[in-house]
Amino acid sequence: MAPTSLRDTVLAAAVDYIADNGPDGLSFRQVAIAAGVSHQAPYHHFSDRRGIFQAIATEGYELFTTAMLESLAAEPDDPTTALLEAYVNFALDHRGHFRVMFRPDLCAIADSPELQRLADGSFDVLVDHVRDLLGPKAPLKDIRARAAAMWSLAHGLSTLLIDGPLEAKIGPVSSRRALIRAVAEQSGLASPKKRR
Amino acid sequence: MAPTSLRDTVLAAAVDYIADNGPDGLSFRQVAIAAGVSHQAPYHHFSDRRGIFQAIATEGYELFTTAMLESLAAEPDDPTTALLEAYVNFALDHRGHFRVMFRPDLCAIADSPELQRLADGSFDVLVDHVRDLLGPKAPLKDIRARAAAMWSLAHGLSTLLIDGPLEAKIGPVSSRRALIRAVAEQSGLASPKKRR
DNA sequence: CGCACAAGTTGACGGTGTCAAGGGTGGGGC
DNA sequence: GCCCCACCCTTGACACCGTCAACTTGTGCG
Repeated sequence: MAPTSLRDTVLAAAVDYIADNGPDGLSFRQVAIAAGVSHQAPYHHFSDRRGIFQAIATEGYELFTTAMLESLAAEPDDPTTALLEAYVNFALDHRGHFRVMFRPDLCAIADSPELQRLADGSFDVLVDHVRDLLGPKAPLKDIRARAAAMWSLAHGLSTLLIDGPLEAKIGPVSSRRALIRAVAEQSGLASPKKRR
Repeated sequence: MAPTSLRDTVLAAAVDYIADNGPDGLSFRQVAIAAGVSHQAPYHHFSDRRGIFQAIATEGYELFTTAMLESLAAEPDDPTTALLEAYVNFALDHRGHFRVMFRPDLCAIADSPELQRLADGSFDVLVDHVRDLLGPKAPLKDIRARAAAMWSLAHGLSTLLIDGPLEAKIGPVSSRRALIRAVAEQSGLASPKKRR
């Protein structure tokens, strides 16, 4: 048996369950007995049910930030599309985390300064990119609107792909990458640097 | 007391609760006793907990479709922005319904042909608009990508405004209408017809 | 050794969704 | 007039859930 702690075991099992079934049917007790311990054992590692979700969200925001930063570094030619792709890829590849991160009723971000800081850090990657893109002289109003637009597009595409009926209505998507790039192009948000 | 049926009373109370607290803490029994009946009375009107959510989603998709159609009729000059605005306005003004409509784990759209038909009808309004916009000769691939982009933008903006940290990060929004129009403009999706 | 402390167990409580059975009431057929 | 049935609702029970409290066990340290 791997020397993972009970805390890690419980966390991983919860993330897997959420990725498959959503966060709402998650049973504290079932996770515990699936890990081979009594129904109260996890209480020694998480204050309560919300504590598990906060831990998942914390892990998620860390992964999220590094994924976006790496995408920017890997593809400096078209950073907007790179960010969009990183956002959607993260959501699809880590749905267990993603489904919790944007559910304030579950993880109560505002109640945990640490978690709040991590979440802010993630979104700052996006906002900073927009600031870079529009230049320092752009009016604040435009920066805000552009950031909101980029963020909405990425978040909407992610949630519609995970839970929503997008694929059913739009038709089968042969390649995730192709869909993301086509969407970025159809919206006017892709950075124009690339097409010289 | 109004002569509303128990079914309507329960439904309205559930929608109100969800608008304030989200759908997950909703208690079948509390709704029942709040309506002054026994904890089993609602079972005569809804097969089970899922049945309530399906009824809410049904009501929601009906309202949603008419709201989008009305917006198109009211503002034919810039139909893309009109649709976007109708989408976001519906989400914010009917969060009780909206929060359920896009949660397949709650309402199990695929299990109810009636509900599936209504949901398809809503999204067809959007797809039809894109088809009109790009013209009949546009390649299917472009139509799909444009529809996905519009839908993602509207859906993402809605969910980020309802549950998400958008307002906290972007700053206070003085006017919902102004935000929506600025976002539509910053993305390249607004129809260019308007600016003559 | 004694002891504090962390990790885990067992038991209980109230609340929840759901199944099963029963009650009561109004209207239509004989 | 009476009976029966369909409908709406109630009561009672069950298993499961999150959580509080108390108990047991193992371990490191003075």
